[in-house]
Amino acid sequence: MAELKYRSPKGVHDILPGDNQYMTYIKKAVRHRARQAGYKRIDPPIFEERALYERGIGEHTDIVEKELFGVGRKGADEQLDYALRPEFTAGICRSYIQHGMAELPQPVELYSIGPCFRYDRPQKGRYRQFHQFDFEVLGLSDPSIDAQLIQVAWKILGDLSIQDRLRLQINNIGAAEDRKAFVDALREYFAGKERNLPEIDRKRVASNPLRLLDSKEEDTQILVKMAPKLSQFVSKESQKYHSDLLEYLTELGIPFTSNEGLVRGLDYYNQTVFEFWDSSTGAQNAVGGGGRFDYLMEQLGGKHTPAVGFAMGMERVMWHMQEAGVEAPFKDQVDVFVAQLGPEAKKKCLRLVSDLRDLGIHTVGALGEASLKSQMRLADRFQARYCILMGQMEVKEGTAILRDMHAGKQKQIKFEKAIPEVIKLIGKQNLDTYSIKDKLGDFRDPGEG
RNA sequence: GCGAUCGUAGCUCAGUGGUUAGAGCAUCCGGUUGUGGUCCGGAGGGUCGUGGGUUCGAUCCCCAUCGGUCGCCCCA
Repeated sequence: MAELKYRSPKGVHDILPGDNQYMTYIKKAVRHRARQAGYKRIDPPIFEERALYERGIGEHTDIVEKELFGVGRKGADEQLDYALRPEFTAGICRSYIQHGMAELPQPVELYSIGPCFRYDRPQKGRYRQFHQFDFEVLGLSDPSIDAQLIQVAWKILGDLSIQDRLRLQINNIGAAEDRKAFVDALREYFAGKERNLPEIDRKRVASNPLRLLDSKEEDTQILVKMAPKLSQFVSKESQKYHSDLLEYLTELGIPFTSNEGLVRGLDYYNQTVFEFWDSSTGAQNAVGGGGRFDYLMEQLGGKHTPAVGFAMGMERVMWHMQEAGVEAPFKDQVDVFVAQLGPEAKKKCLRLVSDLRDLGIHTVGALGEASLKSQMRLADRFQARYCILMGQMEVKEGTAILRDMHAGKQKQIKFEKAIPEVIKLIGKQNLDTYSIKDKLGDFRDPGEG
């Protein structure tokens, strides 16, 4: 580390091959579940006008106030100020409006996977660049939609074998007016009691009273017990909406904890809010969460469009998988290692390696000048299943040596037989073949690009 | 943004106010003529995070800074 000239910036990390195994596994599960449920992929840009995030997420949220990652410059040819996306929802909604998706059959179901950025002090599970996957159902409001959305998240967690490590926390924060009335009431309630509050919570009375509900301070919790309850402000309709949702979740077999104190930090939520918390500690250590945001579209200049969505942090999901000892499948194993000696052999092997690869055999070759011993050591380190050796003699005789590394046995065969022999050993069904043409031929839906 | 803690080879870590800073693992090369995983031998690799200060002298003491880790805030 000593005299490194460059290193990755604070809070951002290389995703090395080991972790990438998990990341691709997670992405695969996400895409699979998305396809099953009819979600289409959308990739909003990685940066947008700063104002979009400010308006969309809320100007008094932490994300906007201190975590937006600014880019570009306000200047001569660019009048606009940009920021890296801190999450997906604002960008996806902007896209929905911009491309007139209101004209598509509703609801429009979209998902996305990719990096997000927040300028924050890094710590466990919190990085300046991190990855989310995100699902949104735009254009319809119904408790059954919320339940289905949550189910998608739940199924993905199941695919990744971490369902039992997480617990769904769920709440209903009512319509925007209900919430506002409640916030006012909370402020009023705490107005005379500030002196009994710890420093942090005193500030929250002014900035974000809802936060007081899940404060970790004991003094605050005592006061909260006597404070007005959100449920007193939530309309009958909202209560019905919520009880329906809970029924549906039960019907779907998704365990949950009703959490009256659950309030999400982003301004745009109304009605349903939920998060997946660590079930062992029970602490608010969310791997993901979401909720309903029926008024965001119009705030961004679109027409009224009810919507619901969730996002999960891939690094946090990965952390849980690793903690739980879940292994990400490993498909990068080396089938054949090609070792060679002498210029003639090298030439033949060059071609051989290429042919093996085209046939779907994971092949690595040492085409340098290293000794056979070194090459075999390499083969061993790659944990290659088979080894093909070619030297001057084999070239002259038109043969090759095929060695089974596990068994430690080898035999001399005709050069032309090398490839068919290897395929027989590996098994046709295990070949890693992929043809873009074939895949295109399978497409049933010409609408998807 | 606040607080705490750490920073010695690729990794995990020893070590000392004073001549050429160590180990294990890893890497590379060998162990008779063209063969692996064990074993044996050897080699490469660190200006002890960076900058300043104290000192005759600092990797070890002090300050700052950068970075890691963890908590708070907040969230993914």
